[in-house]
Amino acid sequence: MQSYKIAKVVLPIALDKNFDYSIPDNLEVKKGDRVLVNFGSRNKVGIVIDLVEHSVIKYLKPIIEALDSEFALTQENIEFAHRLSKMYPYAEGEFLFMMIPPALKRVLRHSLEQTASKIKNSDIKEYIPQSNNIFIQRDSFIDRYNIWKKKVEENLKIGSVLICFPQVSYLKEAKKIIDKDFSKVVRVIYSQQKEKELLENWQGTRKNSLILGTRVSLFYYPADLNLIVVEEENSPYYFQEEKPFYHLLDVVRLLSKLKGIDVILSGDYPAFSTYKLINDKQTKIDNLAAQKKDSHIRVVDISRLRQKVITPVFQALLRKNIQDGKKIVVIWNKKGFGSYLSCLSCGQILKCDRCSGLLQVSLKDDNLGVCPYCAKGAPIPKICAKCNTGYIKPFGLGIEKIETILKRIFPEVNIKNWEEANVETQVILATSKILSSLYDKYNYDVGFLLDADSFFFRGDYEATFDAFIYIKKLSLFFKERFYLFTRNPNHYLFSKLLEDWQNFYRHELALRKDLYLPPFGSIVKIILRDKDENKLLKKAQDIYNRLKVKALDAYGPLAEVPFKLRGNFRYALVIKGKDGYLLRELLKDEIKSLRKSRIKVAVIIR
DNA sequence: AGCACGCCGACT
DNA sequence: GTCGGCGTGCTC
Repeated sequence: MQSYKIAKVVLPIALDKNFDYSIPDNLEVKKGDRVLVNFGSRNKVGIVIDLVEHSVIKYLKPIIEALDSEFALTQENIEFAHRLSKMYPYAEGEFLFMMIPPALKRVLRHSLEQTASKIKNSDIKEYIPQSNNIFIQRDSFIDRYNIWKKKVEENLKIGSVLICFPQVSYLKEAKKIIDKDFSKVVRVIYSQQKEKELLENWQGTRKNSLILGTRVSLFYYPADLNLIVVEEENSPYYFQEEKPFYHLLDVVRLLSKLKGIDVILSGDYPAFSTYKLINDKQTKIDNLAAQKKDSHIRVVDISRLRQKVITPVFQALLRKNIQDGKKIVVIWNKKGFGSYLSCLSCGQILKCDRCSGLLQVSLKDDNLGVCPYCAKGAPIPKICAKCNTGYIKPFGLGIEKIETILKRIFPEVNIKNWEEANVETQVILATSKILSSLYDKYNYDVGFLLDADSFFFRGDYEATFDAFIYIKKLSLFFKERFYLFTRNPNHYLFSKLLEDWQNFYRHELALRKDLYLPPFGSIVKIILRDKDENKLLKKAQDIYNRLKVKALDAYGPLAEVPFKLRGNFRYALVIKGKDGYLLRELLKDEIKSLRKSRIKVAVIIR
């Protein structure tokens, strides 16, 4: 009956290669099946990606066991993984193993109920190779959700729907709302779930399901997936820097083309790559309700003032709004980054023992120092351990210090930081963390952004775009006024913030086209990290030289910020290219050779 | 990715 | 003398 005697098997290892195994007569093996094989000195679970009659390898090991075929992947999964491996420098096998729950990377026999809906290749519809992409632009989640809810309902009648969220906390908040509207069980998929829980949810979403998930959920898509919704599609959380690195939007576009299914992108302002597609008429836009300008934004020039942050103009505006009984939020984005703990006598500054971060006083506990990069806490010693005489005191302008200063200027006013604020609080002090609170929007009258220039110090080409999105998101919190304090009032960001939002995007688009910056050209940043600083620098220089030999437009090695993170030193290399595809091809070789060395790598592709 | 093999430096 | 770091090569 079975004419194929040899199976091509991929294994969960970083190898761009598959291995041939013979199929014993008593085993039935299909494409996409999990099989147990011996590889090197140990047994591993592999996935069959093809069945053939002959092999160039002389002595083949036999497949030991065919594992539960209800967990089989489809031909389409195999094709998807294949295309992903063309797009990113990772092997087909690595992507295939991202499509099954981690529990299934090990042998897992008969321990599960047989309830998983069995999917056969024949279940996959013949799709018309066409998909509609639309960007739905509204200010709040609720407004957007009310628009695409109907589409979700319609598509659930014919198959599954996946809704992607940037973070688990956001997903959970949204689930409360979605649960009420749908009689169907809503399943969630994200990587921080317990192995067993993820496996159950994966099993429960093989057919006819409504799935809410983070970026990983896309790889676990069911065969009958009919619609993908990406909520808050401009979120930086959709990019994964650690291997295998990918951008969710790229993977969504690939899958929607492969399956011929529709995509709804949902957000307040589009990601830049999405705007390019809108501009090229490849993605539609629904922005009927979003044509308003943010006429409540006020740009305040503080370039000529001697005071750095607590300027007289800020004090005057704050006083007036307090007197008018307004609900106010003051945003100082340098959570901790502006302050440090130092010895009064010898001047020693407390640093994180694993990062180049300076310890900050914890918002929750005055006796605790916290690293701004790795969040590791350590008790603050009362007496300096170095000189044994001086006292350790906080210096600089953290959000805590601003709170102290404002309380001194306005002793009669209820001023609290974001974490401790309640209904009676009139002036709330916050960092950019407030952006992750979903429901508190629109409850404040007036906002003050004390440093609207913090993005400019980054100096990369995306800094202005990120600043634009950041300020626009913040501006949604305030009904009446949003004051931005800047020392660069003539920067085009500030004039464009007051105009129709598309003016800013068009301006950026023209700028990037001239300079061959993404999405017109491509930029790749490779961040290398290792515990041995000298070895790392040497390695980074080696790679730089190799890139130069390949005639690539490379820069570096540059010290990455923070230079030291969780015990590792970090150097970055930046490569520019007009042809993104070619750049990725060349990068593939480099990433592969980097794997051999023990140096860890993160890659950012734009 | 693991793991074995093999080469060179520095230590009880 | 040996232990061990790490560069290289292989796994059907």
